[in-house]
Amino acid sequence: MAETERATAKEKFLTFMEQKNLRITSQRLAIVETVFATDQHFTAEQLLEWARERDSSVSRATVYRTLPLLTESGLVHEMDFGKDYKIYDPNYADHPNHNHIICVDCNKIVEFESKQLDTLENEISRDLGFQVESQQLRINASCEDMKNLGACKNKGY
Amino acid sequence: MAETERATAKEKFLTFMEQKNLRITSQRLAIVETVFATDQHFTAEQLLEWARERDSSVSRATVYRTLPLLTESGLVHEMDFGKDYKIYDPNYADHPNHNHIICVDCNKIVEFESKQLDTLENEISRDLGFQVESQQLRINASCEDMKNLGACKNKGY
DNA sequence: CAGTGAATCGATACAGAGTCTCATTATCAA
DNA sequence: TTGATAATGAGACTCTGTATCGATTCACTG
Repeated sequence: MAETERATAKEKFLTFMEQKNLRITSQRLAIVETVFATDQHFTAEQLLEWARERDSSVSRATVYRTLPLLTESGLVHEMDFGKDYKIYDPNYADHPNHNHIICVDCNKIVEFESKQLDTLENEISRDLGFQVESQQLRINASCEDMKNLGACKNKGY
Repeated sequence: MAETERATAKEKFLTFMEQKNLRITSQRLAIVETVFATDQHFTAEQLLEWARERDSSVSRATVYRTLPLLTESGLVHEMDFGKDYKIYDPNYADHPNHNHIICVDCNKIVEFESKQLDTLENEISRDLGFQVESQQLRINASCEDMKNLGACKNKGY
């Protein structure tokens, strides 16, 4: 899938850069192409590794400098799962506001959306005197029972 | 409040230690008493500071070594709010499974529980082929509108 | 085509939370 | 009291992420 979606995401980012009068360098291109060439979640260090396969001149500093641009553009979502490092989600533009189930058996991350959940969160917050700005739900769960059905094949993000 | 509850929490921890054949040292005592002397959330570094007021011999290493025991005992809850450090909640035994609203205006953390939410999370997980082990919902919200009502007085955790 | 200045680069030093090592000390059952 | 060993403090170390710096690239002007 996603050949067109991905291409669009890259174009959107280039437009975003143009609007902010930021330069599109070969390193940034390599990083952005890497990000939208995958559906997987990734860490900054993983992105560095992948981007260097495309362009060995990409440095760690540039990766860390480009990631905030990607999140600011709204195309990539930054998450902190309490594992001492941040995880980035390149599917954010297509599925904003989604939540995550993390498998305690195989570390797979499954995304889901729920209107019911959003509504409930808004209700609770309003009752407590708050207005929701953003939310992050992480469910740690076991897929052990589902292994035979193939729900838990992959490792990583 | 909580004089008795707190005392009970400390006793529960001592029992837990005994069951695991772990020694109750003066440093551990100082740390545990510090933890259950407050209702506030705290970081490891804050706990170190407070514990040293009780017993100046408490070291950073011992704090970091004792915190996992406290969480394992179920009396303290470890949270990661994506701020590069973990926050510990000493009220966990009284309110397991609770969630948090963090005020983007004043950083206050408000806890809440919701049976509806728990049920919904379980349903969603089951539909996706998982069995919930634990969950963590963080809502970032604004209390700006509520400030006049005094809902947003404090700073910190 | 130079020349200029801002944006960007890579390398690397630095910061902060948390872990690990190791020689020394303290606990507790016998 | 004693002895096995769990636990300690100090500090080195790791890891993710940030800041600094001089060099380089690029757009623009003349």
